Amino acid sequence: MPGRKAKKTADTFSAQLADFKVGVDNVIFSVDTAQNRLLVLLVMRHEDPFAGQWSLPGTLVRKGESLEDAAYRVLAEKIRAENLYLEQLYTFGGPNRDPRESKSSYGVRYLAVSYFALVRFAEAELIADGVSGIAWYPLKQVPPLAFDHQQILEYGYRRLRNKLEYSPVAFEVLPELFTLSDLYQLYTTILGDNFSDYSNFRSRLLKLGFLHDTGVKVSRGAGRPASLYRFDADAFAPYKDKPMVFI
Amino acid sequence: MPGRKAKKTADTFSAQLADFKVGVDNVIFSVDTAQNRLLVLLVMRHEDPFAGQWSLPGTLVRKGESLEDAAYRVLAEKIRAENLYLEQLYTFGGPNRDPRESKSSYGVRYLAVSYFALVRFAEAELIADGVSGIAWYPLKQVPPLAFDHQQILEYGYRRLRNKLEYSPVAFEVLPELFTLSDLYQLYTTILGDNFSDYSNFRSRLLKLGFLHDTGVKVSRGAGRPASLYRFDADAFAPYKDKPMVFI
DNA sequence: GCAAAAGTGTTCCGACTACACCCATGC
DNA sequence: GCATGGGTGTAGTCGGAACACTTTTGC
Repeated sequence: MPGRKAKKTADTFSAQLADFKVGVDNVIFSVDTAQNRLLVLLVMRHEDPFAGQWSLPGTLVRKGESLEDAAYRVLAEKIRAENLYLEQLYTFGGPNRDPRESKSSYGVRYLAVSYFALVRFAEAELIADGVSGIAWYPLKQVPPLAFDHQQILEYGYRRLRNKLEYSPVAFEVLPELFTLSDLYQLYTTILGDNFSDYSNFRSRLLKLGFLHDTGVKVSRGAGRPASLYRFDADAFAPYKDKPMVFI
Repeated sequence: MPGRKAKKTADTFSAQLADFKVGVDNVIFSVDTAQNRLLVLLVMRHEDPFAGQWSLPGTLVRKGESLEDAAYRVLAEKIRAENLYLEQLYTFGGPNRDPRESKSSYGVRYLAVSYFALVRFAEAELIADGVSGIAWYPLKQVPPLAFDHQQILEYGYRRLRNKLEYSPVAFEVLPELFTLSDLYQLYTTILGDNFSDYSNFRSRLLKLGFLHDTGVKVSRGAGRPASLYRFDADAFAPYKDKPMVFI
Protein backbone atom coordinates (compact mmCIF):
# COMPACT_ATOMS: atom_id res chain seq x y z
CA MET A 1 0.00 0.00 0.00
CA PRO A 2 2.16 2.83 -1.20
CA GLY A 3 1.13 6.34 -0.36
CA ARG A 4 -0.74 5.29 2.72
CA LYS A 5 1.76 5.45 5.53
CA ALA A 6 3.75 8.09 3.71
CA LYS A 7 1.55 10.90 4.83
CA LYS A 8 0.50 12.77 1.80
CA THR A 9 2.31 15.99 1.60
CA ALA A 10 0.35 17.37 -1.23
CA ASP A 11 3.07 16.97 -3.77
CA THR A 12 4.43 13.50 -3.13
CA PHE A 13 0.91 12.33 -3.52
CA SER A 14 -0.23 14.42 -6.43
CA ALA A 15 3.06 13.89 -8.19
CA GLN A 16 1.94 10.39 -8.96
CA LEU A 17 -1.35 11.38 -10.51
CA ALA A 18 -1.69 11.39 -14.25
CA ASP A 19 -2.86 14.48 -16.11
CA PHE A 20 -5.32 13.95 -18.86
CA LYS A 21 -6.77 15.49 -21.92
CA VAL A 22 -10.11 13.93 -22.67
CA GLY A 23 -11.25 13.20 -26.17
CA VAL A 24 -14.57 12.12 -27.52
CA ASP A 25 -14.77 9.75 -30.48
CA ASN A 26 -18.00 8.98 -32.23
CA VAL A 27 -19.00 5.81 -33.98
CA ILE A 28 -21.70 7.13 -36.26
CA PHE A 29 -23.73 4.57 -38.15
CA SER A 30 -26.22 5.01 -40.90
CA VAL A 31 -27.89 2.76 -43.42
CA ASP A 32 -28.33 3.31 -47.11
CA THR A 33 -31.65 1.57 -47.60
CA ALA A 34 -31.43 1.85 -51.37
CA GLN A 35 -28.21 -0.11 -51.55
CA ASN A 36 -28.73 -1.89 -48.30
CA ARG A 37 -25.42 -1.10 -46.79
CA LEU A 38 -24.39 -0.33 -43.25
CA LEU A 39 -22.28 2.82 -43.23
CA VAL A 40 -19.93 4.40 -40.76
CA LEU A 41 -18.77 7.99 -40.86
CA LEU A 42 -15.04 8.54 -41.16
CA VAL A 43 -12.94 11.67 -41.38
CA MET A 44 -9.50 12.18 -42.82
CA ARG A 45 -6.92 13.45 -40.36
CA HIS A 46 -4.89 16.44 -41.46
CA GLU A 47 -2.64 16.80 -38.46
CA ASP A 48 -0.21 14.57 -36.71
CA PRO A 49 -0.40 12.10 -35.28
CA PHE A 50 -1.74 9.88 -38.04
CA ALA A 51 -2.01 12.68 -40.60
CA GLY A 52 -3.42 11.30 -43.82
CA GLN A 53 -5.23 8.45 -42.18
CA TRP A 54 -8.91 7.92 -41.72
CA SER A 55 -10.33 8.07 -38.23
CA LEU A 56 -13.55 8.28 -36.31
CA PRO A 57 -14.79 11.84 -35.93
CA GLY A 58 -13.59 13.09 -32.60
CA THR A 59 -12.52 16.12 -30.64
CA LEU A 60 -10.97 17.10 -27.36
CA VAL A 61 -13.26 18.27 -24.62
CA ARG A 62 -13.18 22.00 -23.98
CA LYS A 63 -13.45 23.93 -20.77
CA GLY A 64 -16.94 24.03 -19.41
CA GLU A 65 -18.12 21.47 -21.92
CA SER A 66 -19.72 18.20 -20.91
CA LEU A 67 -18.74 14.96 -22.59
CA GLU A 68 -22.05 14.69 -24.32
CA ASP A 69 -21.87 18.28 -25.49
CA ALA A 70 -18.53 17.52 -27.03
CA ALA A 71 -19.98 14.48 -28.76
CA TYR A 72 -22.83 16.54 -30.18
CA ARG A 73 -20.40 19.24 -31.25
CA VAL A 74 -18.33 16.85 -33.37
CA LEU A 75 -21.48 15.53 -34.91
CA ALA A 76 -22.76 18.98 -35.70
CA GLU A 77 -19.45 19.91 -37.29
CA LYS A 78 -19.57 16.98 -39.66
CA ILE A 79 -23.18 16.46 -40.54
CA ARG A 80 -26.41 18.31 -40.46
CA ALA A 81 -28.83 15.74 -39.13
CA GLU A 82 -32.37 16.11 -37.90
CA ASN A 83 -33.05 13.41 -35.41
CA LEU A 84 -30.25 11.40 -34.09
CA TYR A 85 -29.64 8.84 -31.48
CA LEU A 86 -26.62 9.17 -29.22
CA GLU A 87 -25.36 7.16 -26.30
CA GLN A 88 -22.09 6.65 -24.53
CA LEU A 89 -20.18 3.57 -25.55
CA TYR A 90 -17.03 2.92 -23.62
CA THR A 91 -14.00 4.68 -22.25
CA PHE A 92 -10.54 3.79 -23.44
CA GLY A 93 -7.85 5.11 -21.22
CA GLY A 94 -4.77 2.96 -21.02
CA PRO A 95 -1.40 4.65 -21.15
CA ASN A 96 0.28 4.77 -24.55
CA ARG A 97 -2.90 4.65 -26.56
CA ASP A 98 -2.06 8.01 -28.09
CA PRO A 99 1.39 8.75 -29.59
CA ARG A 100 1.16 12.32 -28.37
CA GLU A 101 1.60 11.05 -24.85
CA SER A 102 5.24 10.19 -25.30
CA LYS A 103 6.60 13.27 -26.95
CA SER A 104 4.24 15.83 -25.47
CA SER A 105 5.18 17.66 -22.33
CA TYR A 106 5.09 16.03 -18.94
CA GLY A 107 3.43 12.83 -20.01
CA VAL A 108 -0.06 14.14 -20.42
CA ARG A 109 -2.34 11.24 -21.19
CA TYR A 110 -5.16 11.07 -23.70
CA LEU A 111 -8.32 9.38 -22.70
CA ALA A 112 -11.10 8.64 -25.14
CA VAL A 113 -14.74 8.47 -24.26
CA SER A 114 -16.48 6.90 -27.20
CA TYR A 115 -20.04 7.59 -28.27
CA PHE A 116 -22.37 5.65 -30.45
CA ALA A 117 -24.68 7.48 -32.82
CA LEU A 118 -27.32 6.64 -35.39
CA VAL A 119 -28.54 8.97 -38.07
CA ARG A 120 -30.86 8.73 -41.03
CA PHE A 121 -28.97 8.56 -44.25
CA ALA A 122 -31.35 10.71 -46.26
CA GLU A 123 -31.55 13.41 -43.62
CA ALA A 124 -27.85 13.54 -42.93
CA GLU A 125 -26.11 16.10 -45.01
CA LEU A 126 -22.35 15.91 -44.83
CA ILE A 127 -20.71 19.25 -44.18
CA ALA A 128 -17.92 19.44 -46.69
CA ASP A 129 -15.72 22.39 -45.96
CA GLY A 130 -13.63 21.99 -49.05
CA VAL A 131 -10.53 20.55 -47.51
CA SER A 132 -11.50 18.05 -44.92
CA GLY A 133 -12.18 14.57 -46.19
CA ILE A 134 -15.32 13.14 -44.70
CA ALA A 135 -17.19 10.15 -46.00
CA TRP A 136 -19.60 7.33 -45.33
CA TYR A 137 -17.78 4.04 -45.56
CA PRO A 138 -19.52 0.71 -45.95
CA LEU A 139 -18.59 -1.25 -42.88
CA LYS A 140 -17.08 -4.01 -44.98
CA GLN A 141 -14.66 -1.59 -46.57
CA VAL A 142 -13.27 0.54 -43.81
CA PRO A 143 -9.61 1.34 -44.28
CA PRO A 144 -7.07 1.06 -41.46
CA LEU A 145 -7.90 3.66 -38.85
CA ALA A 146 -5.84 5.97 -36.70
CA PHE A 147 -5.23 5.39 -32.98
CA ASP A 148 -7.23 2.52 -31.52
CA HIS A 149 -10.23 3.50 -33.57
CA GLN A 150 -10.49 0.08 -35.13
CA GLN A 151 -11.18 -1.33 -31.69
CA ILE A 152 -13.67 1.41 -30.89
CA LEU A 153 -15.48 0.75 -34.14
CA GLU A 154 -15.73 -2.95 -33.38
CA TYR A 155 -17.10 -2.11 -29.99
CA GLY A 156 -19.71 0.13 -31.54
CA TYR A 157 -20.68 -2.46 -34.10
CA ARG A 158 -21.22 -5.03 -31.38
CA ARG A 159 -23.41 -2.56 -29.51
CA LEU A 160 -25.42 -1.94 -32.64
CA ARG A 161 -26.09 -5.63 -33.19
CA ASN A 162 -27.12 -6.09 -29.59
CA LYS A 163 -29.39 -3.10 -29.50
CA LEU A 164 -31.03 -4.17 -32.69
CA GLU A 165 -32.35 -7.25 -30.97
CA TYR A 166 -34.07 -5.66 -28.03
CA SER A 167 -34.62 -2.02 -28.74
CA PRO A 168 -36.18 -0.01 -31.53
CA VAL A 169 -32.95 1.52 -32.79
CA ALA A 170 -33.71 0.39 -36.30
CA PHE A 171 -36.19 3.23 -36.61
CA GLU A 172 -33.45 5.72 -35.88
CA VAL A 173 -31.63 4.78 -39.05
CA LEU A 174 -34.58 4.05 -41.28
CA PRO A 175 -36.36 6.91 -43.01
CA GLU A 176 -39.51 8.25 -41.41
CA LEU A 177 -41.57 6.11 -43.77
CA PHE A 178 -40.38 2.67 -44.66
CA THR A 179 -41.66 -0.60 -45.95
CA LEU A 180 -41.53 -3.78 -43.95
CA SER A 181 -39.06 -5.07 -46.48
CA ASP A 182 -36.78 -2.15 -45.71
CA LEU A 183 -36.96 -3.07 -42.08
CA TYR A 184 -36.34 -6.71 -42.77
CA GLN A 185 -33.43 -5.96 -45.06
CA LEU A 186 -31.92 -3.74 -42.42
CA TYR A 187 -32.02 -6.57 -39.94
CA THR A 188 -30.54 -9.05 -42.34
CA THR A 189 -27.73 -6.80 -43.44
CA ILE A 190 -26.70 -6.19 -39.87
CA LEU A 191 -27.44 -9.50 -38.20
CA GLY A 192 -26.89 -11.86 -41.09
CA ASP A 193 -29.71 -13.37 -43.07
CA ASN A 194 -30.57 -16.42 -41.03
CA PHE A 195 -32.16 -14.66 -38.15
CA SER A 196 -35.76 -15.16 -39.10
CA ASP A 197 -38.24 -15.91 -41.83
CA TYR A 198 -39.60 -12.78 -43.48
CA SER A 199 -43.23 -13.66 -42.98
CA ASN A 200 -42.72 -14.49 -39.33
CA PHE A 201 -40.71 -11.36 -38.75
CA ARG A 202 -43.47 -9.43 -40.37
CA SER A 203 -46.35 -10.82 -38.39
CA ARG A 204 -44.47 -10.66 -35.12
CA LEU A 205 -43.74 -6.97 -35.53
CA LEU A 206 -47.22 -6.11 -36.74
CA LYS A 207 -48.79 -7.93 -33.83
CA LEU A 208 -46.85 -5.71 -31.43
CA GLY A 209 -48.86 -2.81 -32.75
CA PHE A 210 -46.38 0.02 -32.87
CA LEU A 211 -45.99 0.03 -36.63
CA HIS A 212 -48.62 2.16 -38.24
CA ASP A 213 -49.63 1.44 -41.82
CA THR A 214 -49.99 4.76 -43.64
CA GLY A 215 -51.84 3.09 -46.48
CA VAL A 216 -49.53 4.73 -48.98
CA LYS A 217 -48.16 2.26 -51.47
CA VAL A 218 -44.80 2.49 -53.08
CA SER A 219 -43.57 0.48 -56.02
CA ARG A 220 -39.95 -0.39 -56.52
CA GLY A 221 -39.47 -1.97 -59.93
CA ALA A 222 -41.38 -5.17 -60.46
CA GLY A 223 -43.56 -6.80 -57.89
CA ARG A 224 -46.49 -5.80 -55.79
CA PRO A 225 -46.25 -2.34 -54.25
CA ALA A 226 -45.48 -2.22 -50.54
CA SER A 227 -47.17 -0.28 -47.81
CA LEU A 228 -45.26 2.48 -46.13
CA TYR A 229 -45.16 2.18 -42.35
CA ARG A 230 -44.35 4.63 -39.62
CA PHE A 231 -42.93 3.84 -36.20
CA ASP A 232 -45.34 4.94 -33.50
CA ALA A 233 -43.26 5.88 -30.47
CA ASP A 234 -46.31 6.29 -28.24
CA ALA A 235 -47.58 2.83 -29.04
CA PHE A 236 -44.12 1.50 -28.32
CA ALA A 237 -43.95 3.15 -24.90
CA PRO A 238 -45.39 0.17 -22.98
CA TYR A 239 -42.49 -1.95 -24.22
CA LYS A 240 -39.95 0.60 -23.09
CA ASP A 241 -37.45 -0.97 -20.70
CA LYS A 242 -39.27 -4.26 -20.89
CA PRO A 243 -37.50 -7.28 -22.21
CA MET A 244 -38.48 -7.14 -25.83
CA VAL A 245 -37.54 -9.23 -28.77
CA PHE A 246 -37.25 -8.15 -32.36
CA ILE A 247 -35.25 -11.13 -33.46
CA MET B 1 -0.26 25.20 -18.81
CA PRO B 2 3.29 24.31 -19.72
CA GLY B 3 4.19 23.27 -23.23
CA ARG B 4 2.01 25.84 -24.82
CA LYS B 5 3.95 26.77 -27.89
CA ALA B 6 4.07 29.92 -29.81
CA LYS B 7 2.16 28.86 -32.85
CA LYS B 8 -0.83 31.13 -32.84
CA THR B 9 -3.60 28.87 -33.97
CA ALA B 10 -2.47 26.04 -31.80
CA ASP B 11 -2.32 28.40 -28.89
CA THR B 12 -5.79 29.85 -29.15
CA PHE B 13 -7.13 26.42 -29.81
CA SER B 14 -5.46 24.54 -27.02
CA ALA B 15 -6.28 27.30 -24.58
CA GLN B 16 -9.85 26.13 -24.70
CA LEU B 17 -9.15 22.53 -23.83
CA ALA B 18 -10.04 21.28 -20.38
CA ASP B 19 -7.46 19.60 -18.19
CA PHE B 20 -8.58 16.56 -16.32
CA LYS B 21 -7.77 14.37 -13.42
CA VAL B 22 -9.38 10.99 -13.91
CA GLY B 23 -10.90 9.08 -11.08
CA VAL B 24 -12.19 5.56 -10.87
CA ASP B 25 -15.19 4.73 -8.72
CA ASN B 26 -16.28 1.20 -8.04
CA VAL B 27 -19.75 -0.09 -7.43
CA ILE B 28 -18.96 -3.32 -5.60
CA PHE B 29 -21.85 -5.64 -4.95
CA SER B 30 -22.04 -8.73 -2.88
CA VAL B 31 -24.80 -10.87 -1.46
CA ASP B 32 -25.16 -12.21 2.02
CA THR B 33 -26.89 -15.47 1.26
CA ALA B 34 -27.57 -16.16 4.91
CA GLN B 35 -29.58 -13.02 5.37
CA ASN B 36 -30.48 -12.68 1.76
CA ARG B 37 -29.43 -9.13 1.33
CA LEU B 38 -27.83 -7.33 -1.54
CA LEU B 39 -24.84 -5.39 -0.26
CA VAL B 40 -22.76 -2.58 -1.64
CA LEU B 41 -19.33 -1.59 -0.37
CA LEU B 42 -18.98 1.94 0.95
CA VAL B 43 -16.07 3.82 2.44
CA MET B 44 -16.04 6.79 4.72
CA ARG B 45 -14.27 9.84 3.38
CA HIS B 46 -11.71 11.45 5.67
CA GLU B 47 -10.69 14.34 3.46
CA ASP B 48 -12.48 17.18 1.87
CA PRO B 49 -14.52 17.44 -0.14
CA PHE B 50 -17.30 15.54 1.58
CA ALA B 51 -15.22 14.57 4.60
CA GLY B 52 -17.31 12.47 6.95
CA GLN B 53 -19.63 11.21 4.25
CA TRP B 54 -19.90 7.75 2.80
CA SER B 55 -18.85 7.23 -0.79
CA LEU B 56 -18.08 4.56 -3.32
CA PRO B 57 -14.51 3.35 -3.09
CA GLY B 58 -12.50 5.25 -5.63
CA THR B 59 -9.13 6.67 -6.48
CA LEU B 60 -7.42 8.93 -8.93
CA VAL B 61 -5.54 7.35 -11.79
CA ARG B 62 -1.78 7.45 -11.46
CA LYS B 63 0.88 7.92 -14.07
CA GLY B 64 1.41 4.85 -16.16
CA GLU B 65 -1.64 3.18 -14.72
CA SER B 66 -4.52 1.97 -16.84
CA LEU B 67 -8.11 2.61 -15.82
CA GLU B 68 -8.68 -1.02 -15.07
CA ASP B 69 -5.50 -1.23 -13.05
CA ALA B 70 -6.72 1.66 -10.97
CA ALA B 71 -10.03 -0.07 -10.44
CA TYR B 72 -8.30 -3.23 -9.29
CA ARG B 73 -6.02 -1.22 -7.04
CA VAL B 74 -8.92 0.35 -5.13
CA LEU B 75 -10.48 -3.04 -4.75
CA ALA B 76 -7.27 -4.57 -3.47
CA GLU B 77 -6.88 -1.79 -0.95
CA LYS B 78 -10.31 -2.39 0.51
CA ILE B 79 -10.95 -6.09 0.35
CA ARG B 80 -9.03 -9.28 -0.06
CA ALA B 81 -11.13 -11.20 -2.52
CA GLU B 82 -10.36 -14.35 -4.43
CA ASN B 83 -12.35 -14.30 -7.61
CA LEU B 84 -14.05 -11.21 -8.66
CA TYR B 85 -15.88 -9.90 -11.60
CA LEU B 86 -15.10 -6.44 -12.90
CA GLU B 87 -16.36 -4.46 -15.85
CA GLN B 88 -16.51 -0.85 -16.85
CA LEU B 89 -19.81 0.85 -16.18
CA TYR B 90 -20.07 4.40 -17.38
CA THR B 91 -18.12 7.62 -17.50
CA PHE B 92 -19.39 10.72 -15.76
CA GLY B 93 -17.64 13.83 -16.87
CA GLY B 94 -19.76 16.93 -16.80
CA PRO B 95 -18.26 20.12 -15.46
CA ASN B 96 -19.03 20.92 -11.83
CA ARG B 97 -19.53 17.35 -10.75
CA ASP B 98 -16.66 17.70 -8.28
CA PRO B 99 -16.42 20.64 -5.86
CA ARG B 100 -12.65 20.62 -6.19
CA GLU B 101 -13.06 21.94 -9.69
CA SER B 102 -14.08 25.39 -8.62
CA LYS B 103 -11.62 26.19 -5.93
CA SER B 104 -8.71 24.10 -7.09
CA SER B 105 -6.04 25.48 -9.34
CA TYR B 106 -6.59 26.34 -12.99
CA GLY B 107 -10.04 24.84 -13.26
CA VAL B 108 -8.90 21.26 -13.50
CA ARG B 109 -11.85 18.99 -14.05
CA TYR B 110 -12.54 15.65 -12.43
CA LEU B 111 -13.84 12.87 -14.55
CA ALA B 112 -15.08 9.60 -13.11
CA VAL B 113 -14.91 6.29 -14.88
CA SER B 114 -17.09 3.94 -12.92
CA TYR B 115 -16.60 0.22 -12.61
CA PHE B 116 -18.94 -2.50 -11.59
CA ALA B 117 -17.67 -5.38 -9.47
CA LEU B 118 -19.06 -8.52 -7.90
CA VAL B 119 -17.42 -10.45 -5.11
CA ARG B 120 -18.33 -13.41 -2.96
CA PHE B 121 -19.34 -12.31 0.47
CA ALA B 122 -17.70 -15.19 2.32
CA GLU B 123 -14.42 -14.85 0.46
CA ALA B 124 -14.24 -11.09 0.74
CA GLU B 125 -12.32 -9.99 3.75
CA LEU B 126 -12.55 -6.29 4.43
CA ILE B 127 -9.20 -4.65 5.05
CA ALA B 128 -9.75 -2.56 8.13
CA ASP B 129 -6.76 -0.36 8.78
CA GLY B 130 -8.06 0.94 12.06
CA VAL B 131 -9.07 4.39 10.96
CA SER B 132 -10.79 4.18 7.66
CA GLY B 133 -14.44 3.29 7.85
CA ILE B 134 -15.40 0.66 5.34
CA ALA B 135 -18.55 -1.38 5.35
CA TRP B 136 -21.05 -3.44 3.46
CA TYR B 137 -24.35 -1.62 3.30
CA PRO B 138 -27.63 -3.29 2.42
CA LEU B 139 -28.79 -1.59 -0.71
CA LYS B 140 -32.02 -0.53 0.93
CA GLN B 141 -30.15 1.34 3.62
CA VAL B 142 -27.42 3.29 1.88
CA PRO B 143 -26.90 6.70 3.41
CA PRO B 144 -26.55 9.85 1.31
CA LEU B 145 -23.36 9.57 -0.70
CA ALA B 146 -20.63 12.01 -1.67
CA PHE B 147 -20.30 13.53 -5.14
CA ASP B 148 -22.66 12.03 -7.70
CA HIS B 149 -22.13 8.59 -6.25
CA GLN B 150 -25.83 8.07 -5.70
CA GLN B 151 -26.32 8.29 -9.43
CA ILE B 152 -23.41 5.96 -10.12
CA LEU B 153 -24.79 3.45 -7.67
CA GLU B 154 -28.17 3.51 -9.35
CA TYR B 155 -26.50 2.97 -12.66
CA GLY B 156 -24.61 0.01 -11.28
CA TYR B 157 -27.72 -1.47 -9.76
CA ARG B 158 -29.53 -1.26 -13.08
CA ARG B 159 -26.61 -3.00 -14.74
CA LEU B 160 -26.73 -5.73 -12.14
CA ARG B 161 -30.41 -6.38 -12.70
CA ASN B 162 -29.94 -6.51 -16.44
CA LYS B 163 -26.95 -8.79 -16.35
CA LEU B 164 -28.73 -11.11 -14.00
CA GLU B 165 -31.25 -11.87 -16.71
CA TYR B 166 -28.94 -12.90 -19.47
CA SER B 167 -25.58 -13.74 -18.04
CA PRO B 168 -24.30 -15.98 -15.29
CA VAL B 169 -23.19 -13.21 -12.96
CA ALA B 170 -25.15 -14.75 -10.12
CA PHE B 171 -22.42 -17.33 -9.73
CA GLU B 172 -19.88 -14.59 -9.13
CA VAL B 173 -21.63 -13.53 -5.94
CA LEU B 174 -22.83 -16.90 -4.74
CA PRO B 175 -20.45 -19.16 -2.85
CA GLU B 176 -18.69 -21.90 -4.76
CA LEU B 177 -21.30 -24.37 -3.57
CA PHE B 178 -24.88 -23.27 -3.30
CA THR B 179 -28.36 -24.68 -3.20
CA LEU B 180 -30.93 -23.98 -5.85
CA SER B 181 -32.86 -22.11 -3.21
CA ASP B 182 -29.88 -19.83 -2.66
CA LEU B 183 -29.86 -19.13 -6.36
CA TYR B 184 -33.57 -18.53 -6.46
CA GLN B 185 -33.47 -16.29 -3.41
CA LEU B 186 -30.70 -14.27 -4.99
CA TYR B 187 -32.82 -13.68 -8.03
CA THR B 188 -35.87 -12.71 -6.04
CA THR B 189 -34.01 -10.32 -3.76
CA ILE B 190 -32.54 -8.51 -6.72
CA LEU B 191 -35.32 -8.71 -9.28
CA GLY B 192 -38.33 -8.74 -7.00
CA ASP B 193 -40.26 -11.86 -6.20
CA ASN B 194 -42.67 -12.07 -9.07
CA PHE B 195 -40.17 -13.01 -11.71
CA SER B 196 -40.82 -16.72 -11.82
CA ASP B 197 -42.20 -19.71 -10.03
CA TYR B 198 -39.56 -21.58 -8.06
CA SER B 199 -40.27 -24.93 -9.64
CA ASN B 200 -40.16 -23.53 -13.14
CA PHE B 201 -37.01 -21.59 -12.42
CA ARG B 202 -35.49 -24.74 -11.08
CA SER B 203 -36.32 -27.02 -13.97
CA ARG B 204 -35.36 -24.42 -16.53
CA LEU B 205 -31.88 -23.98 -15.07
CA LEU B 206 -31.31 -27.67 -14.55
CA LYS B 207 -32.30 -28.43 -18.13
CA LEU B 208 -29.56 -26.09 -19.34
CA GLY B 209 -27.05 -28.47 -17.86
CA PHE B 210 -24.38 -26.22 -16.47
CA LEU B 211 -25.32 -26.73 -12.84
CA HIS B 212 -23.62 -29.76 -11.41
CA ASP B 213 -25.19 -31.55 -8.48
CA THR B 214 -22.45 -32.46 -6.03
CA GLY B 215 -24.76 -34.85 -4.22
CA VAL B 216 -23.85 -33.29 -0.90
CA LYS B 217 -26.90 -32.42 1.11
CA VAL B 218 -27.15 -29.54 3.48
CA SER B 219 -29.87 -28.93 6.01
CA ARG B 220 -30.89 -25.48 7.11
CA GLY B 221 -33.32 -25.69 9.99
CA ALA B 222 -36.54 -27.48 9.24
CA GLY B 223 -37.39 -28.95 5.91
CA ARG B 224 -35.87 -31.40 3.52
CA PRO B 225 -32.11 -30.98 3.03
CA ALA B 226 -31.05 -29.39 -0.26
CA SER B 227 -28.43 -30.49 -2.72
CA LEU B 228 -25.37 -28.34 -3.15
CA TYR B 229 -24.70 -27.37 -6.73
CA ARG B 230 -21.66 -26.04 -8.47
CA PHE B 231 -21.59 -23.80 -11.54
CA ASP B 232 -19.79 -25.55 -14.37
CA ALA B 233 -18.16 -22.86 -16.48
CA ASP B 234 -17.14 -25.30 -19.21
CA ALA B 235 -20.66 -26.57 -19.63
CA PHE B 236 -21.83 -23.00 -19.80
CA ALA B 237 -19.36 -22.08 -22.53
CA PRO B 238 -21.73 -22.89 -25.43
CA TYR B 239 -24.16 -20.29 -24.11
CA LYS B 240 -21.46 -17.66 -23.92
CA ASP B 241 -22.43 -14.61 -25.96
CA LYS B 242 -25.62 -16.31 -27.04
CA PRO B 243 -28.93 -14.78 -26.15
CA MET B 244 -29.67 -16.57 -22.94
CA VAL B 245 -32.48 -16.29 -20.49
CA PHE B 246 -32.35 -16.90 -16.79
CA ILE B 247 -35.55 -15.12 -16.02
C1' DG C 1 -48.17 -35.95 13.65
C1' DC C 2 -47.40 -31.46 11.56
C1' DA C 3 -45.08 -27.71 9.50
C1' DA C 4 -41.47 -26.36 6.54
C1' DA C 5 -38.48 -26.60 2.87
C1' DA C 6 -36.88 -29.29 -1.33
C1' DG C 7 -37.97 -31.44 -5.33
C1' DT C 8 -41.21 -33.68 -9.17
C1' DG C 9 -44.90 -33.89 -12.43
C1' DT C 10 -48.79 -32.43 -15.33
C1' DT C 11 -51.84 -29.66 -17.87
C1' DC C 12 -52.79 -25.65 -20.55
C1' DC C 13 -51.87 -22.24 -23.72
C1' DG C 14 -49.40 -18.92 -26.35
C1' DA C 15 -45.60 -18.12 -29.35
C1' DC C 16 -42.37 -19.20 -32.75
C1' DT C 17 -41.07 -22.27 -37.08
C1' DA C 18 -41.61 -23.65 -41.40
C1' DC C 19 -43.86 -23.75 -45.01
C1' DA C 20 -47.56 -23.19 -48.66
C1' DC C 21 -50.26 -20.14 -50.78
C1' DC C 22 -52.60 -15.74 -52.64
C1' DC C 23 -52.09 -10.72 -54.53
C1' DA C 24 -50.55 -6.82 -57.35
C1' DT C 25 -47.44 -4.94 -60.30
C1' DG C 26 -43.82 -4.40 -64.56
C1' DC C 27 -42.65 -6.12 -68.82
C1' DG D 1 -48.37 -14.73 -69.33
C1' DC D 2 -44.88 -14.85 -66.05
C1' DA D 3 -41.40 -13.27 -63.13
C1' DT D 4 -40.93 -10.56 -59.08
C1' DG D 5 -41.57 -8.93 -54.77
C1' DG D 6 -45.46 -8.05 -51.11
C1' DG D 7 -48.62 -10.10 -48.06
C1' DT D 8 -51.67 -13.90 -45.67
C1' DG D 9 -52.69 -18.31 -43.55
C1' DT D 10 -52.01 -22.65 -41.15
C1' DA D 11 -50.41 -26.98 -38.97
C1' DG D 12 -46.91 -28.63 -35.86
C1' DT D 13 -44.09 -28.03 -32.09
C1' DC D 14 -41.66 -26.22 -28.26
C1' DG D 15 -41.44 -23.92 -24.00
C1' DG D 16 -43.12 -21.25 -20.29
C1' DA D 17 -46.98 -20.41 -16.51
C1' DA D 18 -49.58 -22.18 -13.06
C1' DC D 19 -50.40 -25.29 -9.75
C1' DA D 20 -50.98 -29.78 -7.60
C1' DC D 21 -48.32 -33.17 -5.60
C1' DT D 22 -44.55 -35.99 -3.27
C1' DT D 23 -40.31 -36.33 -0.33
C1' DT D 24 -37.42 -35.50 3.65
C1' DT D 25 -36.20 -33.14 7.39
C1' DG D 26 -36.95 -30.62 12.52
C1' DC D 27 -39.73 -30.40 16.37
